[in-house]
Amino acid sequence: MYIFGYLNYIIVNAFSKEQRNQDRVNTLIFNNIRDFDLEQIFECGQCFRWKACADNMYEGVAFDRYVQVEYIDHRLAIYGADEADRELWASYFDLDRDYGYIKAKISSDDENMAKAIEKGPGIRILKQDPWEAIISFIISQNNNIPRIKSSIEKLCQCYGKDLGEGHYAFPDIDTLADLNEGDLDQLKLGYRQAYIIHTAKKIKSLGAYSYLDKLLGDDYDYEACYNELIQFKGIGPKVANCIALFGFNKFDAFPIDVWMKRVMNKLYGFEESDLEGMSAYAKEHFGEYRGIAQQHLFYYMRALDGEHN
DNA sequence: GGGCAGGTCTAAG
DNA sequence: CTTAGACCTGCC
Repeated sequence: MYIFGYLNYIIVNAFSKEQRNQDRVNTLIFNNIRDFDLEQIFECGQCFRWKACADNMYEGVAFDRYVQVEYIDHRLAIYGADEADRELWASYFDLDRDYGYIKAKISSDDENMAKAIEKGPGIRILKQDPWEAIISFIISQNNNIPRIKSSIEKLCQCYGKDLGEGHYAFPDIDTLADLNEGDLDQLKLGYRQAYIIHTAKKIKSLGAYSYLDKLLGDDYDYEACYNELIQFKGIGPKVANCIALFGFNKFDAFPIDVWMKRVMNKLYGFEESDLEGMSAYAKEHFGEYRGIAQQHLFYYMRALDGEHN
């Protein structure tokens, strides 16, 4: 009677979701994955649409697909993903890159970096949708993470494709480009609304996805990509570097935000105003993988501060 | 109520 | 070319 009801409650809440996914939904498995940690990947500040849903498990939407991901014993499982999307997810999680090698390289002769990596050895740079990265990081400026996340979620709910069960894709370029100032008032984006609409219209006029694909190509290196991005109203140096790194996988981008200023001051003695000095140092010491170095330092500083929000 | 949060824009010096 | 202020909003 009462006890059964209670037990049922426990079981339903603890296992139903997981059970359902493991039993009835397509599952994609990647074995022998090293240098990988979901919490570190999703909480190191590069993305905004993933949340923990169980032990060793996160759920989220990327590329119009809702999935749950689980990582245990070097085995990455993606529940709700089709076999046809194996390459898409391998690319998204950057599984073919040797992070062990990169970590060794950027921390050789650098005790600070070695310590930072020790804190977040499973960090990886996600290969996110460039368009989503552009809008998300415009929203991120002078903002806090809970509000960034809720703003993006609301944007998806209002203008993204309905994926069922309360999940929504990120809205496409045309949808946001066809909006006018004021249409997003409900979302409380503040002055970022104008930036978003301006940028969407401009990207559409430049060729939309084919324009972004062009920047994605190898003939657009970090600097060329950065120079394009920074032309958009609302995209300054920090946001442009984040987009270049997280949306276009230019690993030599080195975004410097308030946390990076603090950590570069604390560990390397730079004045917090000396952005050029920091950038030059990063280029010199961390080379072509300074974007990954940046993630480790950022994560380390946040961890030292004892917060993740 | 003033300050701050993963900055950027704009107008002055 | 470098440097203050203003700026939406929500939370302490």
